[in-house]
Amino acid sequence: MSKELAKTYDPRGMEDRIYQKWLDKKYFHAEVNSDKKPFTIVMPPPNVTGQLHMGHALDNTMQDILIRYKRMQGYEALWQPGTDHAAIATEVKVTNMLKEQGIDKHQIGREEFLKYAWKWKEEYGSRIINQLMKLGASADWDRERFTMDEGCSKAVEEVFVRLYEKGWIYKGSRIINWCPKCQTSLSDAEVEHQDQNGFFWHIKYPIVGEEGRFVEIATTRPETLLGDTAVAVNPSDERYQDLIGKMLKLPLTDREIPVVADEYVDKEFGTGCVKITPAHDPNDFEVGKRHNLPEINIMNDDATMNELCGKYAGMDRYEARKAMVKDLEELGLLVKVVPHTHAVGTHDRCHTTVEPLIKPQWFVRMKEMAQAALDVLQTEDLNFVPERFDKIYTHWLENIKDWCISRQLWWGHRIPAYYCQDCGEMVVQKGGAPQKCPKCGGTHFQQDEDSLDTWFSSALWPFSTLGWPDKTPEMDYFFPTDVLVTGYDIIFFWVIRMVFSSLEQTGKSPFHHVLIHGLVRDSQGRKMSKSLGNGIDPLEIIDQYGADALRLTLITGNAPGNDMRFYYERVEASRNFANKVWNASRFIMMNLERAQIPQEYDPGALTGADKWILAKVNRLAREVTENMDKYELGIAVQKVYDFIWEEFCDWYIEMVKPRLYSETDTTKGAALWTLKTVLANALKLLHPFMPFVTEEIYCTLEPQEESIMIAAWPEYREDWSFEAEEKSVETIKEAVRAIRNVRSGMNVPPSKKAKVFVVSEKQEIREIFENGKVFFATLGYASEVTVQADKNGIAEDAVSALIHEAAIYMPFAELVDIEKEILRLRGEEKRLEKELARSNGMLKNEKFISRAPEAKIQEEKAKLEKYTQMMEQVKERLAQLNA
RNA sequence: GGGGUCUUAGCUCAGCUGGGAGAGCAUCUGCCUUACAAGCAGAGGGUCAUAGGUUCGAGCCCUAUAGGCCCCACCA
Repeated sequence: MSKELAKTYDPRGMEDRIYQKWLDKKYFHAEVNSDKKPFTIVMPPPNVTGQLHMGHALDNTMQDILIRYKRMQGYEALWQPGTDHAAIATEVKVTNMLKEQGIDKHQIGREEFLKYAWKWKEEYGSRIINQLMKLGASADWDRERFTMDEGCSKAVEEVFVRLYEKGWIYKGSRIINWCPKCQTSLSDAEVEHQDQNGFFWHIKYPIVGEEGRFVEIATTRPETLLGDTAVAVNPSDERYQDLIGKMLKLPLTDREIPVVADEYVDKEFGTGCVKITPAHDPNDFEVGKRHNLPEINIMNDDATMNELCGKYAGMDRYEARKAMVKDLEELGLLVKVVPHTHAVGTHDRCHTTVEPLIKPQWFVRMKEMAQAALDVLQTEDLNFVPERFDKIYTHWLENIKDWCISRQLWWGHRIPAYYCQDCGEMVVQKGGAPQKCPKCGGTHFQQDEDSLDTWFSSALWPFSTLGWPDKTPEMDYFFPTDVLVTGYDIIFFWVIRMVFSSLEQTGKSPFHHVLIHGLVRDSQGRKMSKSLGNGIDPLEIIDQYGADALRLTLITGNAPGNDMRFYYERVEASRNFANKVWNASRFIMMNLERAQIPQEYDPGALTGADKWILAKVNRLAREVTENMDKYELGIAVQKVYDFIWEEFCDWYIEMVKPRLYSETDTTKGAALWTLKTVLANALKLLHPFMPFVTEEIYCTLEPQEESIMIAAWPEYREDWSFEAEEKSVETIKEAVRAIRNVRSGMNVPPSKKAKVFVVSEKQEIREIFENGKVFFATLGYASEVTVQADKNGIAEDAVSALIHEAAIYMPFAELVDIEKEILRLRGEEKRLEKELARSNGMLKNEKFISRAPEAKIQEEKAKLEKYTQMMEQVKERLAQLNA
């Protein structure tokens, strides 16, 4: 570490060097340690395919801030990191990579494909981790996990088998969301509804046996007509009473289908007649079940029409639509086409329109676990920050359907179900295929081809990473975790599933708090996306401005749960702040080098200014701590920022300069001690937010210290509370501002002129101003501040003198805005009157006296006394001011 | 259709339990003052969406209205 700070702040090189030092010193590592209280955050595992984007940067900065804060407070702080195998994302990526090499995944087969996939993971999987390191993330990398590593896979099997044995995992043929492009089933959460412009095709279905009579249906998907097995009307629809039970001729086919009555049909919508296609629509599927209708699948897995479709077989669903509409028109069965927008389900990853299909899939029964997850929110064990996300969580759980967990992918946890090759018996068990079939004794088994939804393993992440299902010291010590930090977009996918999985498997909520943040948008408020090309690469920002500046930008001025916009101007402002801290520190260290400073805190040696800034930094410590504990990171850092720049740099350092430059000033040592002490404290409070620059400065300022990371978080100190000095310096600041205004020839508003009201007991000070031709009314009320000095500096001297002297002789001045003060006091008077009336009333109320608990009565009496006293003070003050 | 959220300075946003209307950027004025021009000292600029209500007092609480955004939802 260099002894001296470089002349200008330059994060380049510095950050990597410091990070390497932290790694070498093992500061990020957390151990089971009975002497300390644990604090645990589990990192949302980024996809192995991922590249660091602004969302990651925000999410991980927030976590890093909390972890660093708690670590400094003396907790054994574990930030458990890892990556997610990201089933579909990775499979698609590897498939495409192979395609580029001319390899088709189906030709090489599952085994071979997985080899490529693992190789890909080994090669690129650590990329995102390295990027997180650039950000300064102090995660315990020694404990890095992967959702498909041995331990996590074991946890997955354990949970699967447990739920299966409980009867909560079942295999069934249901209508599911199918992505024709990715060729896999999807859960409801993976389907996004997008409004699309389409049409309503009104089609006539001839009634059998009644020549010339038709039923007119309206559909948005004419191509599914070939799968129709009924037409439904509402049972109370008078128009169609006589049709119920009759048969219709299904156009373009030679099939006949019945008219059924079902409440599902809305009389008001469309024609009131709905074609029912149980195999290709979730609602129709339900209707079909109720009426025992056959399910006719007319599509292949890639959403082309299958062999049941005659001349349309092989056509894509949209081509078939065109062709069939044309044919219907020629048959005279097409009544009209009406433009219509409707919500269409699309795959959230590839945006292909999903096709509802009936397929055998695996499901998790949700009823009981959802209820447990709802119940836990009523306890203190689970809290959302901000609270409004309670509702989103609750709403989703109340309407949850069984979770489709099987995917037709290779990259993932393969379902531990094995089928006997001889008799077809299914065995679900841990640890691989069974030796012998329990039914027929056969020894040849075939494992289920499907793999699990990637979120199945993510749902176990808070405990699988700590060694579950084994009984590990880590589980005992670090679990449940303290806070989960994530974006609101992932509550359904992940947060809820972690909660119910953990409740079911461990009996505990996986975390006590869920801190929700919003999205990072571009400067125009749009989502950053690859397709728009408006993404800003956090790594480029780090390269240009430093990780500290990026972190500060992401945290400042943003409330939990709210989206934010990202601007380069904001990054620059952050970088400028880092530079400010840098230079203030440089100034302080330059002065420290030239003088002896007292090592100990000697309150007697301190001047008023010293006490003022100490009181300020003391208050700051308390406020920052309070806000950190409320997860108000933006407010916390704003307070540090304001303190350092506006109080410490703009005022205290300026006030103290005359003392530093003087050869004779006896308070110089106190000034140096104060500068150093306040800087050290401010750096500690800033460290969680800007770890690198604070480390660099701190280690130079305190050469005997190893790192700011292991320094103790500043606590509030009673002996650093100097209220009188604080008040006085604030007054001086007002006075100085007024003088500066006058001096610079500014037009000072009358309101401000009238507000300068200085009381001084020190003859010397009065003389300074009078000699400097700055007129101050002492012990009185001045209607204006007059500066008669020429422009060459007498007034400036007076200002310096005022700052300097005032900072020494305390208490000294009081500044009052009379009119506002009077108004305030009158309001206060009224409030007190009301309180007094209330207290008096209660105490005179016999029922209250006889029935209320003694403590309550005492409390009320104390209030009465307090308010009476306050009232006296207010009246006295009002009388003073009015005079 | 249900739910959430927002509307505060030219722009982007803070404003935590009701009492001072704020920050950054932008604009204007004066300064290269030996920590910092990535800076210093100042200034201008807001009926806190609208209309009511509660309160001594409302950006904040209540009701309604208008507009924006988001999420959920099976209307074919």
